[in-house]
Amino acid sequence: MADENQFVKEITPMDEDFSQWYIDTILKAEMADYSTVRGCIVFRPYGYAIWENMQHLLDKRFKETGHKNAYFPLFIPESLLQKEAEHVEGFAPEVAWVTHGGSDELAERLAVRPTSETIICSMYSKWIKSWRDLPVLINQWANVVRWEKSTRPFLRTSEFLWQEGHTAHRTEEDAEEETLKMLEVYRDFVETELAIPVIKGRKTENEKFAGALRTYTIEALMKDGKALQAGTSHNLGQHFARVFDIQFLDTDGQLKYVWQTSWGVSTRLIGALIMTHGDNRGLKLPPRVAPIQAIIIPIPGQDSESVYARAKKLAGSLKDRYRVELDMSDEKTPGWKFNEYEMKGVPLRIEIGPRDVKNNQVVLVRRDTGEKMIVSQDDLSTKIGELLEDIQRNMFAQAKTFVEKNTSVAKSFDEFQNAIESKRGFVKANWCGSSECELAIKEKTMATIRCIPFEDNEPDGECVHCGGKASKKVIFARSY
RNA sequence: CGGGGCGUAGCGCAGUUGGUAGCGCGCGUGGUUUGGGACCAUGAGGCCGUGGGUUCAAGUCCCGCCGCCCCGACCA
Repeated sequence: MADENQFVKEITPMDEDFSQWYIDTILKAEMADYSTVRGCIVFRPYGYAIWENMQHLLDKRFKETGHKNAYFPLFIPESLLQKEAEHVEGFAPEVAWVTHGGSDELAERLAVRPTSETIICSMYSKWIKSWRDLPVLINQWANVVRWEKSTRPFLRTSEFLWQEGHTAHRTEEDAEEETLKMLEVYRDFVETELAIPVIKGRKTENEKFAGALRTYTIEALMKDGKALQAGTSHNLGQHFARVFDIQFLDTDGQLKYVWQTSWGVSTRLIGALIMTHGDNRGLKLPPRVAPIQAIIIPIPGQDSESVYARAKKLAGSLKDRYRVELDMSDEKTPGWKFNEYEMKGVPLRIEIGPRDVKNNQVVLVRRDTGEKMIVSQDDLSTKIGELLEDIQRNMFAQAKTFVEKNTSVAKSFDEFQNAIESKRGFVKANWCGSSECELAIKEKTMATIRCIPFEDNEPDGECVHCGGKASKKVIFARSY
């Protein structure tokens, strides 16, 4: 929009080139930078702080649901990685290998973990002997490496940060319950803290995790109309238990294999945050995870001393309750700072100038709506709390509306192609359940089944592709 | 792995028929400013990605190599 562009420089408008907008925003907001290593980015302090906030909020949820953190090695011996056939096949093309220690060639190559199922399972087989040892509920915060052919900051990089939960259970029901429980933890986290609406559902056979029995997902919709998988939770069944020999003696005296799950979210969520909320001025961060929730900008005027003094006092009084920063730098003008912090997505700006000092007030400006208001310094703290809550709420509501507006229903394949081509977004359609139709649709339209949603999945017509009997109504989209 | 693009100051770029490197921003210093990206003065900053070739002379022409980015296929 024209008036949105008025203040911003050096960020390509979204509708001109969305990819470029995304990159510009990341670099200009100093979230990340390209490194000297191909496909690897540096998380700069501002970007890393968002990840830390996410970690904190998620970790709390993991602990509340009974999980404990641990840490497993970065390296996985080749023989371990190869034990589960489907798993190796899925990951082999993108594994980075360590072949030498110093100048000596290793007897066995070591994979730099692309995911940790195998190394963790090898330990679980040692630790689990009795039904009394179950469930095992472990999470790991780690980096993983996948040698990707094409990369993109936060969304797909050769090395990325994530958490991976790995649990082992006594029964199939327990494992399924855990899988769904963690999916719900993700949904709640992403919607509540990141203000990103998602659709919960199950992945098709084609789209499921290599080695899993069933894969569940939460799918988000970005502003360019492409879907992004925001989190996954897998019921691994007994696939890994059998190849890694994780057995326990049950109450009935029988030796049984455990039922396992794994689940993860990654720094890709930062990308989701950018592309769900951002606009032509740059980032727009939800208050719950914003590194700076409110920025105080003094406007010095004639009597700069009293303005600075008051600004410092305000900052001091707000620091305990909010992530507040005061920008006292003298070499930038207030106008420059306004733009800078808007670009960085700071939810709330607090301006204080000579007029405000005199009237015991401040000027507050919301990043989400641009609304300006004059507030007394006396009840500033309370007011900020209310506003941050309201901004969080409003950002979720706006994103929700966007998803609704960009979700369509296709009754015929013509309608389907047209929707994917012109409107993008989520397209709901009936599906016969065959892999052939799924792949043919992908071939023709580049759209994939994002998930079989938990809600509203009853077919109400024939398969959108083959015209045969539909088994489910599913959600299609082009995706990242 | 296919298609495209780019390597010249920290960043973004210009560099004509080959003649020894320039602009904007940023950065340093001094001053004036400051309610939506201020201004003046004055400075610093270069193995022109890399190796070879042609030439009296190469940022520029030729050949090779390396790197990165973007768009696809594959994947979180």
